[in-house]
Amino acid sequence: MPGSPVRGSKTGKPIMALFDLLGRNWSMGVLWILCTVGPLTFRGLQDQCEGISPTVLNMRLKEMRQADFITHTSDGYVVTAMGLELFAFLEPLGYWSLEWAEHLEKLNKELKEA
Amino acid sequence: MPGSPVRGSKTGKPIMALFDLLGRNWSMGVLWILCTVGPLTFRGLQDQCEGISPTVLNMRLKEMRQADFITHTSDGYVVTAMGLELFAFLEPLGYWSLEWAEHLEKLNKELKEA
DNA sequence: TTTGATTGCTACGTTATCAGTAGCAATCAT
DNA sequence: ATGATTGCTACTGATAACGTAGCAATCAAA
Repeated sequence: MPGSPVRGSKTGKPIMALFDLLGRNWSMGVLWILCTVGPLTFRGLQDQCEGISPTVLNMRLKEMRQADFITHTSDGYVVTAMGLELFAFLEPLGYWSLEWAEHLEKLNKELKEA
Repeated sequence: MPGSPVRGSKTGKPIMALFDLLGRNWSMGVLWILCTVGPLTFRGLQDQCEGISPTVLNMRLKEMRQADFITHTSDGYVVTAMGLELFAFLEPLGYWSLEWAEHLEKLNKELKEA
């Protein structure tokens, strides 16, 4: 959490706290799925995150609830207003990642030819 | 790398490959520091990332060089054009994380009072 | 020319995190 | 009562990260 020392950064700078939180396995994936697929139950999330262990999913959910990115309603797990704001920054990465993948492919092809 | 299965996602979707890469300890932190501070040597990066182990730093550097986000020049480690493009998406999070931190503080205060 | 400083790492033992499977208590609809 | 669903917890490996030590290469003075 921001303000207090986090894994990786003892300064407690919010941006590093955010990176620490998002920089954990499945953090951004869970947020992405909840935003693109919609409200999901615990098991629904498990299915979408192919291969995630319930232990880790539960940890990520707890952390992201503390961060007020998601919450638990009768519909299942849902993103909060804050979570949506965050997603707005990540969402453009969806398209950009395609360009990045193409760029890498081109790079690797050139490397083979050389 | 996109196209091939990654930790956490067997589909090989670029966005999940990207999240997998960024969702490792210090990935985004290193990119952030290189973009905000400037070119840095290995040891310079170590100092900025207080407490990072050289083992992990070296792994992240290797991964991000393969992803063509950073490269190694005579000035030290530098972000590439691709890395800068990625940073452009992350950069606004710097200010937003401050608002998020405030929001959380307010939430916790309310929780105490209740 | 050896001394010292800097740079880019690797090795290694310990600790933390994650994966993968099993299963349990609570709720709800048959 | 039975079965299905939901939200987990427990447990056992495997993987990743931490933290310290140190080494080979480069450069710059003494």
